[in-house]
Amino acid sequence: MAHYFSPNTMNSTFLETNSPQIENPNFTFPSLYSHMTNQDCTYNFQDTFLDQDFEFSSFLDHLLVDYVPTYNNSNNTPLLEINPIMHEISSSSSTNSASSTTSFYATPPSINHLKEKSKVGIIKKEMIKKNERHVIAFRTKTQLEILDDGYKWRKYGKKKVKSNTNYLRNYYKCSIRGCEVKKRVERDGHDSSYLITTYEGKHNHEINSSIIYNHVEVDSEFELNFHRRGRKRVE
DNA sequence: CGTGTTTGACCCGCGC
DNA sequence: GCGCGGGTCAAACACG
Repeated sequence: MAHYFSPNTMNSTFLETNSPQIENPNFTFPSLYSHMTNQDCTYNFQDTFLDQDFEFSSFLDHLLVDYVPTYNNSNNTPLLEINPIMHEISSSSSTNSASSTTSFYATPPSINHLKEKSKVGIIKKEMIKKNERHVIAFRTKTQLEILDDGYKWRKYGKKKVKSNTNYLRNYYKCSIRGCEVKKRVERDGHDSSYLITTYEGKHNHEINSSIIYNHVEVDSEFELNFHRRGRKRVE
């Protein structure tokens, strides 16, 4: 798996992908799929799709593990180093009669390991915070405004932010009751051909599309959230 | 009527 | 302590 340096993303932690959705409308965009039973905080990037046409190998070529800006203490010059939070990438693929599932596992180092590194200025404290909160971002080359990542989301806000005056930032929550995962979606202000999707949190349930495709009964634990509704108009 | 989105108000953490 | 910027709330709105 090749690693690339991507100057446009120097300020953030991104997994960078080219969306194959335009060619393959059945493709489910890989998303942060981090099950609560994964005590080791392994991230599992999973795509699930019924269509078998998609070639996993070609996708791997487009999945870039980005670099993060790290700084030399003495002269503040950036050092180039592979994102230490995502430093172990492996993949696996399984196929059954109903669907094909490909998973990416990115195992972050322990918090203590990160803190040790932060003492010598290799990792910024902000990154440790994000790692503890399970924050990760995708930067995706696509003209689509909504990427199907297999989960059901409820939009709860949008905002013009100062850091990106060209496009609005959209806020979503996972629609499953009791699941607190959020995501933010905005178009890259520096290069509008890219969409930036930031996930925060770990889902405490299976991916929605898996539930549907595998015909697993959705019991009360995974019951669809019925969130607050708008009230009736007050005259 | 049920469900999802819009949008201005509100909240809150952080830097000064 | 205060103001700014970004995140969230929730009534109103939209639409099938």
